Amino acid sequence: MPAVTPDGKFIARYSEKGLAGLDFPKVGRAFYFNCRRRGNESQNYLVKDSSRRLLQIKIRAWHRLTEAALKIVLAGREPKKLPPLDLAGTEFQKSVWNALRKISPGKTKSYGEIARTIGRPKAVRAVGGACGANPVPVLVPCHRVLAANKKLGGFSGGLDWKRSLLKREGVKL
DNA sequence: TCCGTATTGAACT
DNA sequence: AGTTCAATACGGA
Repeated sequence: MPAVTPDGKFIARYSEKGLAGLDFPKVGRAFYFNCRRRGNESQNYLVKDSSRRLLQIKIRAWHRLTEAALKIVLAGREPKKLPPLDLAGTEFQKSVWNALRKISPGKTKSYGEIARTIGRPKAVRAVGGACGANPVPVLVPCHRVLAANKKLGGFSGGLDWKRSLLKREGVKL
């Protein structure tokens, strides 16, 4: 589902539990293929169909939250409300992503600090790996993780995005 | 099991 | 201020 922002159309994916993925706008033309499924022909699927309807309704509500939160973070501020997140990953990755969510706008942490806060002080590089695997960038603020020398490190969406997001939050490098 | 990694800190120029 | 290097945990193949 496209989430329209001043920076372009992000693509959001939802599971039955919540927001499961977010992609940066494609450079150049952003194509959106609407994946709406064909309605079912038979009444045999009434139950299934109606629960799916219900899910669609929930997803639309989540999506409004996603789009609103996205705009706020892109403006360098902290969203009051996020949609429920359904982040697929290993326990290690989830604990990293969880730690990321505690970094507020304008603040940064190093890969090493994250490693310490999750109680794995030596898993420094693995933290980098987990950041790169973050399915929901921006809302799970992996851009606020820098290398120990206060230098940029990397970013899955491209370093320009990372620089830009940090600048909007007032972070100086 | 092996390989790459969005690291780190120390020891060197 | 830059370069090299080893130690290192994890995930994917």
